[in-house]
Amino acid sequence: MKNIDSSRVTIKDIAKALNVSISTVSRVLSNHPAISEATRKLVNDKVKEMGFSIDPIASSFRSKKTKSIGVVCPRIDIDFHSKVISGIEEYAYQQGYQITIFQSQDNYQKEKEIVQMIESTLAAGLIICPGLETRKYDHLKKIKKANIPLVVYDRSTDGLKTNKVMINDLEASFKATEHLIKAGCKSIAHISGDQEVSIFKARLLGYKKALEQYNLEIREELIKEAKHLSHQEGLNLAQELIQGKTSFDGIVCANDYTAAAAIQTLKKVRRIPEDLKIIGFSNYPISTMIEPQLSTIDDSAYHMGKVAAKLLIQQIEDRDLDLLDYQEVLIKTELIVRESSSH
Amino acid sequence: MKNIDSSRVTIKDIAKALNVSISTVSRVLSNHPAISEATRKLVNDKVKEMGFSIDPIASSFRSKKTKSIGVVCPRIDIDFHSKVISGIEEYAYQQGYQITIFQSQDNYQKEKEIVQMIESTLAAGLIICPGLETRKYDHLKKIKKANIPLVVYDRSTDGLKTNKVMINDLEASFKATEHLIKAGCKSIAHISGDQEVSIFKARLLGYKKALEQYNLEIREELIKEAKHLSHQEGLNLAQELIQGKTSFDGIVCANDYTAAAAIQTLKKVRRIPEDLKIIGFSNYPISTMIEPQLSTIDDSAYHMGKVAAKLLIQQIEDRDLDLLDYQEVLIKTELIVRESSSH
DNA sequence: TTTATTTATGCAAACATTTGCATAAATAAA
DNA sequence: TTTATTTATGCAAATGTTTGCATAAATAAA
Repeated sequence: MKNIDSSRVTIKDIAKALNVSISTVSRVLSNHPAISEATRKLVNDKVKEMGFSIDPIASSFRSKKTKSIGVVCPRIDIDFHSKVISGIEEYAYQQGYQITIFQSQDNYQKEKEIVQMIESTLAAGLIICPGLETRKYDHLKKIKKANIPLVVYDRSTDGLKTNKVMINDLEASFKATEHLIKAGCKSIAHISGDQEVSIFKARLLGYKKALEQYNLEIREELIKEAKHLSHQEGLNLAQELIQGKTSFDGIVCANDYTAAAAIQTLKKVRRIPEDLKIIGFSNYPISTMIEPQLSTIDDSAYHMGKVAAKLLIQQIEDRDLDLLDYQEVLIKTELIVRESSSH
Repeated sequence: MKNIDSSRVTIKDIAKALNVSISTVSRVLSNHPAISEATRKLVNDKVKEMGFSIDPIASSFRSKKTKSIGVVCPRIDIDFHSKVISGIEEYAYQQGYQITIFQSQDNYQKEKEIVQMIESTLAAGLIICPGLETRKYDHLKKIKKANIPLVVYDRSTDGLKTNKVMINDLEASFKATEHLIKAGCKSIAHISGDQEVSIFKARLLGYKKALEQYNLEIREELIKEAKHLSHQEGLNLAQELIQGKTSFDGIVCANDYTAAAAIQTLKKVRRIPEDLKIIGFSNYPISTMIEPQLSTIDDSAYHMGKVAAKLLIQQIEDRDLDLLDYQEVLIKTELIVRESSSH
């Protein structure tokens, strides 16, 4: 069966039916000011009557503008990213934009390939969380050079001057640590993330800064790195902490999986929160499903997505805004106190 | 600053530089057979040299074809959907398609709006998981009428004849229940999902079928409905079960959150798995993080996404395939036995 | 050789919309 | 009234690619 494609109603059909020019119709549709109320109504009514809708492709073709935002992240099925994307979609849709999603799989080559493709595609803009392998930003610089609005989220990109939306990881981690201190902890351990990654470095820094500020000693043997922050790593490292000779009465974890693991392991030998307080990071679903329920930092991923989209669309629509070179937004996180750290 | 738009290299530039016709260049680019090896090479080299890439918008405009697949789901940040989407993206990207994502928020009006928009957008195809509120499928029928390939995933759509990819929920639930029976359970409870939703109905049915087949009595008082399958509902219903007078030695749960809740609640009064065996559904991350670790059914969400994309692209590219009206694919699930049901 | 067939290339139209420029109509100023 | 200004509309070009049809060149058949 051939696609007979019940021939779409075009702007031309409207014009003919109304005996006005094509340009007039086009102008009504794009809210051009130099149109009388009378014809505006006339056209709009006809548009409805004939069930016309503008052909976005033809429009983009002529105007060289798209309503499509490219979004690149390492993986969609990571809790954090899916929330960010959800936020992006919500805001973008509301503003009349669509989002086209790509996964880099943390693969630098693929990321470059995707970005280049997006560039050649007339995307209205690009929102990206660079992959773990990404150390050079030439691909993103090219995007900027091509005058495509760009927003980077979550991962810091040293040396690349562009719009960024990030969690204030340092401050959040500081807050978490401070919370344990104020709850009475004197010797606090830290299960950190991959120290090659800026946000996990920042979390470690925030932890240290809090200890310093409250005159607690920083003990390297209480700092354990979990490259992937997996539950299993958490189990192992918690075990290491138990077997170490330095005692501790609190643990700040760089995510909730490791924190959950720490709770599981340690509640067999210590009372939580009476003798040991634990706090996680990210507010994953699991944090309310374990016992005791896990205190954590809400990473506002959804909100972050909204802000990223807002920042980008602002750029897209207000091109003259590039009087300012770029802006960096730090998203506030929220300390959520549950049982695992109460006193 | 005006967007000076460093004027893209076009097919025309290539043609001029090589003194061949535009059509020749176009044909090389689309692998038309009637092109000599010599010119093919000539053109391809020049294309590389000048850094040309085809303008997808112009191409779509002329050919009335897009490489963009619309994907509609209730929410992106639900574990299941983010996995499905991840699978879709992976397969689609590999095949040269992009995916454009929308969230219906389980809102019927919004879903219709989105679908209509996708229709007017020349999308190559549409993959959708209809929202909970969706009972009528006129919007999807319109898509079919417009000859846009369509695949529905996860939710059954009674009365709509179209390509579907679904988990064999009935069989999966049967398998889960059978597993408990074979592990020695004689009286099995069920925490079910919203009985307005086909997949949860199927899970209940599978449970009942297994009981019947093994000559166990179906006791309505052991069947509890958790509308949203939340952790909290799970806690409540587990409590109800305890307080009920009918004893039980197994629970089949319609998801892992309620199963986790059941474990939490019941392990205080019973030994799991010795006296009570529990199995969940979906294989969420949490299932390996609780104690005892939760047996469950892996829902193959990622795989489902891949299959959905494959089915769709097959349709897109092989239009004559619509000799067959539509196909329904049932995805096999996997029983994962962990501690909570071992014997 | 001449004719028929195949192979490779070019011409030009078509696609639906946007937009700069021109012009007609209406209003205001002189 | 005439002239200047503003407001509303129309004309036609331009956008980058694809594709049906025509044609030229090359090869095969007669």
